Amino acid sequence: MTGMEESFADLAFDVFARDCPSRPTFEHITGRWGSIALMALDEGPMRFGVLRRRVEGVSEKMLSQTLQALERDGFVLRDVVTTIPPRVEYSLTPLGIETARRLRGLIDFLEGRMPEVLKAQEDYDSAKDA
Amino acid sequence: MTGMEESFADLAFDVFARDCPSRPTFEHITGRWGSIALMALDEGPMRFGVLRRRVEGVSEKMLSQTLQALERDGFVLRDVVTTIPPRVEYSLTPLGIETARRLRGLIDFLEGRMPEVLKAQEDYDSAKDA
DNA sequence: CGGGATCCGAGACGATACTG
DNA sequence: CAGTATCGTCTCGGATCCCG
Repeated sequence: MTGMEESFADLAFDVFARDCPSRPTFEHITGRWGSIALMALDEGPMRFGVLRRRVEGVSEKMLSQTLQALERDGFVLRDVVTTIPPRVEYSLTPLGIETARRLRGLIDFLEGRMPEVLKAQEDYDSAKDA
Repeated sequence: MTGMEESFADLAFDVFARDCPSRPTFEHITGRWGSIALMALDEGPMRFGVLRRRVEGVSEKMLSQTLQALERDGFVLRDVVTTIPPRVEYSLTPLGIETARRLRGLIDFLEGRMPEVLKAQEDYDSAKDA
């Protein structure tokens, strides 16, 4: 069954592999701005400017880049109305919605454990000073 | 109840806030090497060299940095045996184990959807060429 | 208003050499 | 073996200007 094993290995993505194609996509949704953009759009469709104000601290350039990556991966829809001034509405695809939900689960879990994390950091730092 | 609301806001971490203290930690566990290191250590305790070979493509420096960050945050334990040559075993804390499990859920989900993502990327790229 | 183009600094990252 | 130190490269990300 060597043939089957090989074809299965082709279909199953190996996170540990240097060139696993899921790595870039994973970085898009967990990255500095990608994750927050997904969280924001999970609240509902939003125009660029509103999204920009919702995601504190992001520059126009980075938000634009982030949204393009998420759109290319199929997580985000971009709806353009070519008026003057232009309107561009962003929303989540079904895939984007489910991804955002799972991401929120991870984030909520982490935030619930943050007191524990902050305590660990204190211990680590004070142990290092000594 | 203004006082209560404010103190609650202090305890509840706001992902959208520029200075949310959970952001750095989130990046440690979802980052390029952090996520893979957690996946690897979820398979069991491991020595530095073994871990390095398991996480394909990581340099000694980056693995060392990554593990230090994860240890400081309380996800990873570092057990040193000062012999010659030295032995250093890394393992997950209970917090690290639960985090790794949830991370694996997200990654498995994403990998299951990768065909969909790859398709979206093709469509996006071919639409752009035209 | 929603970006694209450009420039620049800061930090990530890898390769190599060295130490306990 | 398990790092640390140093260096050079390269990408990320912000600031600014511009255009439809």
